[in-house]
Amino acid sequence: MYTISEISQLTETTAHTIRYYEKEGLLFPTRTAGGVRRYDESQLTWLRFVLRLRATHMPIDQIREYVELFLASSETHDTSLERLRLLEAHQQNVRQQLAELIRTEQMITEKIAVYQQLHPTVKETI
Amino acid sequence: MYTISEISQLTETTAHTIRYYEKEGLLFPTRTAGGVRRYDESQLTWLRFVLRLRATHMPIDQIREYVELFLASSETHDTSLERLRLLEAHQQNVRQQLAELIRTEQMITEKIAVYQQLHPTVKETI
DNA sequence: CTACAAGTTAGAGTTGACTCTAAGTCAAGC
DNA sequence: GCTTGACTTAGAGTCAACTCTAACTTGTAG
Repeated sequence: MYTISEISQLTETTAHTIRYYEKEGLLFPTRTAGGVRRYDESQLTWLRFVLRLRATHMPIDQIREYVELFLASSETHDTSLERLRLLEAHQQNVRQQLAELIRTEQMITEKIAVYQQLHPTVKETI
Repeated sequence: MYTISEISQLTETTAHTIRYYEKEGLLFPTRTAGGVRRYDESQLTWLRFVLRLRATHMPIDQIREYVELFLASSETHDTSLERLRLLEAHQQNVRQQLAELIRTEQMITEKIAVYQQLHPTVKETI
């Protein structure tokens, strides 16, 4: 069981942000008798996944929706298909970002080549 | 020579945003006698480049810096090396985003595979 | 016990990038 | 000349995602 500062270091995220994610309904650590947050391995793994989704620009609202579906799932009402749909939607999104990045990387590389012809040999200056 | 609504359509960007970019020092169209903006091919090409940089999360401040270096360049003071450095920095950035997207794409694909095992055949329902 | 570092809260503030509004001015067809 | 739709401006408003503050409480090492 980790404290917030431990999780904060392990994920390179501020404690402020981690509390904010909890307020937004993305995390739900247990608490000590005194009310101090404690995180287990599964919450750490989940936070790491959330950070991945955020790094690829999935909005917090959509992540919350995924969480809510997960929590709402039961024997009488299975939400895994809806969660699958959310993941597929984000996957599409990620692929579009990839396409845009690849095109832009090429464009920048071309422009850099033009500049480098102007400065043929910027060699190591000691 | 294009009007603002024409380049707005050509680039799928609102006229609001195009004026905002001008206010931020990224664009400088000519004006008619009456003060109406007119854009030539070079400004259109440049706007398209700017939109690429934005789509890959280059901050407006940095794009402005690039513009300012370009405008400041003269025979006595060549700024092309500094511009090259800015481009290289963003290229690094784009490559990091690419790496993150690729990793995340894989993660999502794996998770999707798990969900699809739960729903082996969601076949066409009519 | 006590000191004090680390944790807690509600809520305010910040940042970057738009996005919109209102009150006008310009331009093109009739 | 007149109408009407597109254009102009300064500046206010919005939004997502943090980021910080202040006043207070908890946990732990000595």
